[in-house]
Amino acid sequence: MAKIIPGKNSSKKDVITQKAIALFRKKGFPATSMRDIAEATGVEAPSLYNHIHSKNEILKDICFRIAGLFTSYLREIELNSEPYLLKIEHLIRFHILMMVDEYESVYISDHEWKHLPEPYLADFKNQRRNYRARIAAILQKGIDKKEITIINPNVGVLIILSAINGIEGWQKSGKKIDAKLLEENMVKILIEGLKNK
Amino acid sequence: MAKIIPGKNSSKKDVITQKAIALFRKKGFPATSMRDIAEATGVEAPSLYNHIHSKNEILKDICFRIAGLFTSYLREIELNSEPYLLKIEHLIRFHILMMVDEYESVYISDHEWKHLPEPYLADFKNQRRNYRARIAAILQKGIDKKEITIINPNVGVLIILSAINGIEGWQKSGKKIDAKLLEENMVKILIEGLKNK
DNA sequence: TACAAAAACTAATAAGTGTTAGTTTTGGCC
DNA sequence: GGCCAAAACTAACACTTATTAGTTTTTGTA
Repeated sequence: MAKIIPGKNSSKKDVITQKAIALFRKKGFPATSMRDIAEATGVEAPSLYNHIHSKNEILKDICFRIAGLFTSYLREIELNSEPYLLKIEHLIRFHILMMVDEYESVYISDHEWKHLPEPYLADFKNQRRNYRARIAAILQKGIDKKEITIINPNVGVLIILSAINGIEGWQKSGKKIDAKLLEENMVKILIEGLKNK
Repeated sequence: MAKIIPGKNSSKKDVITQKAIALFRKKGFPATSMRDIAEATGVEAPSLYNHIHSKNEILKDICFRIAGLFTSYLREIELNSEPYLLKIEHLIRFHILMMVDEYESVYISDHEWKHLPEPYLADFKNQRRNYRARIAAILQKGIDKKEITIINPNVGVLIILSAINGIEGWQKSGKKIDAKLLEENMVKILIEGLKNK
């Protein structure tokens, strides 16, 4: 009889979630079975239900945790008094930081949210729409103040977020492309492209 | 007994593929069942097998058709003698055109290829790697000629492609954001960001 | 060492998966 | 109308799915 061995500051639920995150990222949510998660955890599938309520709940927890982190950073950005282009730069850098530190969770939150069951799906879509509207508002103010080149702010948000989120090779270091290099090039291209000249 | 009614220049296999494309885009490949495709086609699931070999084959056809279109346009770009930054702009505009004209197929080819069975998976990954390397080579030449700002060319490719492919709202017109507006803003930001100043 | 709670197990369920076999219906042509 | 192939159908297979029920084992504590 195998046992789930939790670390110091993590519950057994956390251990299961971590294994699920790796699998959801690699195979996608629908293609990942509870047996897959159980095997990765070193336990039989029904045993997982001593710690979690359902497969859907795992996905929900992942998506909403990430959404919460983004939302609270955005609030900070909104409240400080930097120039608007700098706000955008900081937001870009935060998104990149999230991609480096929490790549798998962010990836799932971005690619697998459509498999959320209602009512979570509606809630998530709402948060997403709201988040983007608030960034667009920052861009609009930057355009008004002539800090940012004249673009459609909604389009600007789309381009910024998709440029960052679409990168599949975000990782701390070592493999392939270094994250820091990626970050500096990303900021250079996007900020230079957004700057009013 | 329902019948699949093909259009003028499309076989019954094409009809099935079109229905599958819409479903794979909306629900993802693993979450789409043959019964889903059958229902959309107005037929029972086993009847599909009179026209296709397998569910996997449908995905394979979608992915490789799109990959072929991109590869042959890239060859044209490589052979002409425009400035390198202009080559990149044309490539960006072609990618955008593909997103507008063939959004669902491109989306699938970009998001669902990991569900391809071997040996197609290895083949596809190879084509993908190759494609990106050839674009990076164009960027490198543009940097050498001082047309393009100094960035890591592999990173440049990543940013360009993820910016374009990540946009979920590409559509001909009418709804939400107009595709032409999106294209011009995209080109403005990316080309301005890439330009050597 | 005894007891209770936590967490593992096995067995089973009902529904859904892609696909095959065998049969019936359909549509076009003589 | 009769014939044939194309393409539909129903029934079924062999698995896999998430999840529940009921039971046994493990663990921590008194």
